[in-house]
Amino acid sequence: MKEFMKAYDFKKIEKKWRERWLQDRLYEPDLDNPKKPFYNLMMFPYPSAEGLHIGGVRTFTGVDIYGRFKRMQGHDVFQPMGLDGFGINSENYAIKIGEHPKKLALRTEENFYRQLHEIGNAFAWDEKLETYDPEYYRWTQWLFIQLFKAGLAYRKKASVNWCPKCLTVLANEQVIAGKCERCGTEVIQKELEQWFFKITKYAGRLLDGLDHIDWDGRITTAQRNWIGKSEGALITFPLTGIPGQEDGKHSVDVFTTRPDTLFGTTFLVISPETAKFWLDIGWQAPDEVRAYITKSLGGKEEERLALGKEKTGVFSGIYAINPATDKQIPVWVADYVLGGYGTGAIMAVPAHDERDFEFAKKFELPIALVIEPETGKIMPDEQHRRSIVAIVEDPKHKKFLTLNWGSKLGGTLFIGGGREEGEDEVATALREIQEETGYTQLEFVAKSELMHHHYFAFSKNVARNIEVTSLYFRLKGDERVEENLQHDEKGNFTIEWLTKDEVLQKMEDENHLLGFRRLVLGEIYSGDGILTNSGEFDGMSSREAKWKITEKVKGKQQTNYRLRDWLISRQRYWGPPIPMIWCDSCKEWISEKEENLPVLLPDVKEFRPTGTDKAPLANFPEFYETTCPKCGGKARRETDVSDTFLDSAWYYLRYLDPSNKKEFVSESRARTWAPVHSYIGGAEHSVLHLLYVRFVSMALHDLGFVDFAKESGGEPIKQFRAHGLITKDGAKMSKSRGNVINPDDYLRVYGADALRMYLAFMAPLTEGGDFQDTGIRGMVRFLSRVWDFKECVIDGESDEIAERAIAKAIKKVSEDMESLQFNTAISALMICLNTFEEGGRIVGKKDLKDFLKLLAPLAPHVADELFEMLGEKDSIHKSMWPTYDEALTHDVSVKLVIQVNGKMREIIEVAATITEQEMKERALSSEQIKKYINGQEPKNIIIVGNKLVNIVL
RNA sequence: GCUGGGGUGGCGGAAUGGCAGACGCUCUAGCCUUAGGAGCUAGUGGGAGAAAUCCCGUGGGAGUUCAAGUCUCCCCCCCAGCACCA
Repeated sequence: MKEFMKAYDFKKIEKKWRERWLQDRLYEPDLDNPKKPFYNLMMFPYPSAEGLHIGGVRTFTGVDIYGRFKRMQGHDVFQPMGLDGFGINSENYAIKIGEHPKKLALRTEENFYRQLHEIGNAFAWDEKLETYDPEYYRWTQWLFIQLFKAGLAYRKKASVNWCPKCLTVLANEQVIAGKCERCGTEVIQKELEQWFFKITKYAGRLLDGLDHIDWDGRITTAQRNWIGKSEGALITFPLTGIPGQEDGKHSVDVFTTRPDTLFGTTFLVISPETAKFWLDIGWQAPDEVRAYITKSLGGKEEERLALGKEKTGVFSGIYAINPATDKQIPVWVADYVLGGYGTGAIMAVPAHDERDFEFAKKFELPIALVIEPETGKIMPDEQHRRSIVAIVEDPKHKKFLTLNWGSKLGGTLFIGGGREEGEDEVATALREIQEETGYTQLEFVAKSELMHHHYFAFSKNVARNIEVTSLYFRLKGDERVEENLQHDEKGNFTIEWLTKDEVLQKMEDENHLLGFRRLVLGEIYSGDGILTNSGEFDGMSSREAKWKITEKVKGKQQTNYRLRDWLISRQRYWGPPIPMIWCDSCKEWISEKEENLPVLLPDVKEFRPTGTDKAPLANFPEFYETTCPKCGGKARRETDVSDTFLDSAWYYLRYLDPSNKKEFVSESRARTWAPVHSYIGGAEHSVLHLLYVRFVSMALHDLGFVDFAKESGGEPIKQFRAHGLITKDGAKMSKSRGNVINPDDYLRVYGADALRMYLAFMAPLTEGGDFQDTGIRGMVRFLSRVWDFKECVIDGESDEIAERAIAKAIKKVSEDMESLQFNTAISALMICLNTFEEGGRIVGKKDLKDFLKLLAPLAPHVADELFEMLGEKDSIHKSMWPTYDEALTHDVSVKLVIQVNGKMREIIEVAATITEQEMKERALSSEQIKKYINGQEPKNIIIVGNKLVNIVL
């Protein structure tokens, strides 16, 4: 990288101030007695060997800018930093370079802390922590034990995700589209006994809590999706035809969100997992059924769930009784039904569920229609009335008539049809309308342009003076619809002209014609509607029928969640050993005594994963051989370690008191500082870390270990914002692309202040941006101009223009800092400096100092240096954020925009105090405007504030 | 497919319904300089014109409004999350 102009020696200055800040302990708040605590948290990085990523630098400095702003507003800002050093990422790299993870960690730690120091952030270094420090993970283990004692940690054998490359099990949250979140390898299913956290117990609270916290919408949406709440019913189907079993002795429960379609249930489907369970308890299934079960359970999850895969299944030989119809229906086994959700069995309603329909078609199972779509309904609000208002279906002929009308102008007019050759008919209709109405601007839109709809359309651009308020006509001349439609003696289309009310009436009348063309076409209707073929429930709406039918068949209302329990154990080395002990005599799992924590991770040579379902520690008897904490007999330690996401699920609490040997957190500090006021990090953690951290906090809250955020049930973080992604030349940075930015290079050449400014200027923090070398030079220029400007100030007062410029800047920067819009804050500073530098401006020292204060969060080193050069003794970061006089933010003279018919025609400079009357006069007397008015009498003159006059002719 | 978030110059991005493109980068011309990879000045959405000035422009189509990047409806495209969850 080339050297670049610089007005000052940033290397010297930046070093000087960083040292002084540390020496003065400027960024260490009083954790016990803060006046206005503000916990400014950023996601701690995992220390990769490559060092800090430029995206990390941007986020950290962005958070720092916000924190420095808050500090100058009088808050006691706590901004700690640490390293999330445990985990597979670090371990894999250690394996790759053949170095022990612990040794590697110490090396990368040093490099990371150096870089974090050099970006000039106001970190509270006294409270730094590393998750691999035994003093830290002792409490991670302690946390595990508390959850175990509370029944929130348990062991079970289950089909779990296994990454064949990372050689460990994974939590559901770590499987992205069937692939390992870390390495992208396809995940397979293994039947293993593992440790789980009962996060599902908190599903409802995790969902409801989202309404009480101020979090980025992307995250709350992702979490809502992930938790996946469904409200439905549990319905019991008695079974018949089981060999050797009395009819009705056994039954199967299904979960459905559509009990209103129960009358349409023509078969049941159970998952292979459920079928396997039945086999295990003695079901004598036919051979082909056994074969199918074995086959589908052996396959990869990915293959089984592949979209578009043809459905497979087999008839079980068993029947069930539909409790609504009392009819006997077959029970099938098919792998499109998931074992892990609901009851592992479904009621199939082929007429109203796409998957069931597909299955029924393939195996020729009966289909019963029980829901009629509610069509022809007029949408209530005025805006909707102006576009499409109805799609009316013709039951017998699979036709749509789509109606549309709008305002007095008529809007868009649609005409129904259902086949390509109908275009001729439309053309005829078009011609007729043109003849009848004289509208020549009717536009024909071909069917192919209306991808998803089986209708043709015109848009009508009619003249404004037409009085017709609505149009209605029908397509004629198609023998398939002939019988329902009138036509004239020539057999052509008849066009009926109706008022809006008449159209409404007609549509009401036609509702009885609505039907089910979709079934025949291979489409099904899965929405809500009106019940039919459902006995006493006919004519009822779906919504109403749902619970009435559930009640009738003695079903039970139930809420299901898609969220699964958090699989916490990992068959790896570089993590906290799970502090559990299996005692052969007691025949149970017992937690390690708390006074024996931490269970130290031994320094073993062979730390690589074994590739079996046993962790590396299982090869070290000196580790796992122990005594039972209960009976004192011989016992065996758990050799798995816990998921790295457990380490990060509570670190914000440990920061408050990282050297506490008695408690995992000081309770009083937690009450003072939590919930975290502001948290900023990556959106990629939306259903990983950010869900776990909430769960753990809620559990700690319920167990009485922390005592904050009672009103939200223990939500740990008030505000969360996700930062954007930085690209280089439009592409994601990656080693393989060779477009990775190393922050060190830029720190060396341009300095921390310029780099910080540039990263902040790129885009709002919550959005991404593209890193450009040239962009950073703009920041160097700007800072150099600020540097040089110190020579230009006087001891006295600024002139009025300069005074107004700084007042405006203070206002704008204050607002933008709060909303993390650092890009526009910097822009406001540039505008202010541009004004200061104008020829003839007089700028007082005081105003330059205020300017430096605005700059201080962004470029903390040079701001402090200049502040000192202007005679200040104390650091600028201890000073109070400047205030401004609102009156000064308004200009004395303003630019008045004069429009004619909404088009800008002239701008004149007027006094800000101008009255409406004067504005009108000035506008009408302008020579330029007179040209446009051309002697006409204005119909209307619109005046907006003191900035705009619009003359309407 | 579902749920969010987007689509504005050559680029990053600005715009409480009221001058679209702030601020910066890039580029062009000129100045300064032994030199320029520094700095300074001016210009930089497209089209027409010698110029004043005019026309067109915020993914596409309609609508509301005196006035739409902004509000409403339909469509297209991109990004993220979920995805056979009954």
